[in-house]
Amino acid sequence: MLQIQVLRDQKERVILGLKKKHFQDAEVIVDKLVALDDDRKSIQRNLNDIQADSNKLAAEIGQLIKNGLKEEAEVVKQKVATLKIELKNLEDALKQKEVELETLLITLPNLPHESVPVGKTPEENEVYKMSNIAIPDLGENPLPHWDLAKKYNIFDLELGVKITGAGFPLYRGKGAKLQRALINFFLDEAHAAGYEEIIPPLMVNEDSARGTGNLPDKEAQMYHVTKDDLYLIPTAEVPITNIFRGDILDEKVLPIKMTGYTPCFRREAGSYGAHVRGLNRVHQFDKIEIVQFAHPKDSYDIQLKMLEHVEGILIKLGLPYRILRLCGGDMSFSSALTFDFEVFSAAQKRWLEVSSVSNFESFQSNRMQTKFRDENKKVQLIHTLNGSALALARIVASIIENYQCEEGIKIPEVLQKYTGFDILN
RNA sequence: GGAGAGAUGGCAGAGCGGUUUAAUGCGGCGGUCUUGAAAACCGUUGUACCGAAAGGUACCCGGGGUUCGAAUCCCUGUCUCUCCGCCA
Repeated sequence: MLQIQVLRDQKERVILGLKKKHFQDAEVIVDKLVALDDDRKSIQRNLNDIQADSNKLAAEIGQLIKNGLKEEAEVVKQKVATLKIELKNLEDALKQKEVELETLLITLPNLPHESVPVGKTPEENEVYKMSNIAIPDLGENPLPHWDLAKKYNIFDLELGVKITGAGFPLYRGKGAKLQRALINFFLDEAHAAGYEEIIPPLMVNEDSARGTGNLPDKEAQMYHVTKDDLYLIPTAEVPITNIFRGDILDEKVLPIKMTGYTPCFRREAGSYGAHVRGLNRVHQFDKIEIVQFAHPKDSYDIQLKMLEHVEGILIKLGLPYRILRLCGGDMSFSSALTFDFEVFSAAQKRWLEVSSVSNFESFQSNRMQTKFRDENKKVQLIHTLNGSALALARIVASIIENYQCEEGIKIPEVLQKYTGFDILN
């Protein structure tokens, strides 16, 4: 959520930013918000004054009663009674105004960083970097990963359908082992980069979902356990980022770096077609997430370091990748700057998104009220960042496609100590 | 799931209708003393909002209520602890 003060102080910048994100009627809504805030202030001023009067009179009554002046006290009580009616009205008006303000403010997306390219669709994303890893030559008829899965019994989507439903893959045998190898490899990489490992809850309450912006914006994306009013996490970002919800941190502890492996659950309502085939888009997948809580002055440097971290993993896995800087129209609601990593899945001949590294600046921390005390002892909002390092299902898809050969599927060297085998067949 | 107890400032812990703008201790910060440090002593130490400032208002788990006045009384929700039951 944006801060109302920013709308007041930097109106032009806000409107331009909203437009870059293709937010409709930016001027009108910003004006309306400022007007609502003006109303709020004036009501509050009024309310505070009357409360002050009322408090004084109450103290007076206390004194009068203490001194045995009962009749005089009664007179003052009458005065307070009229104030009380007014107070009640003002309190209601204030609350209503605050709700109105927040309901509208929460609909505003984060402002894009100045480096965000103008554009509306994924085609307008900027290719920030292309890897120099060669796309493998797979010969005549390379198999897509769903066919390889059948051939080598790596995972089974039909069984997933039987047990649960579409989009819940079941990994087996060496496929399951490969999955586990990747999880351990990614966690070890994150640990080596200084991230503390977290095993968070896989369900979160409403406050947490709201804190990271998954509610109300992306409610349809999450599985909701209505009986207990909990949400299955769509990413470890949600529980991990919420660790510091409502806290004021010491500047000295920044940046805080955390990583976590979790399964991720996404409803992906309305998805269909060839591009969601196999592991390309599923309802449950494994992901290792890296999260940082940063001083505002450092957050963009930190984002670049996170990019390097993800890049390093892809290089070790030998997967051809490219990094995109997302345009205003393709970025997520809460992000100020997002880089996507895509790997080339050589049999499908498609780029698959396997990581998204975002800087949210203070957009999440404003909702979560996560702050830090700066060198002048002033309290200010922290910056939050996160990225996938990495998302499993699609990495598996591209590994098995890109490493297929006559004898089976070669295992990238860095993974062999985790899998315990060098070929999957 | 059953029974009981509880939720107060960074922590510990008092307060149970009117100098509480929350005692006291610990911790933090600043200072005195000291070559330096420790100890001792003195001061200071929450957040949000309104206000140019002075200052004001709100917040003692959340929500509602009683009262001129609520941390304190009532209702309700949530959570925690203890005991019992069940259980990986």
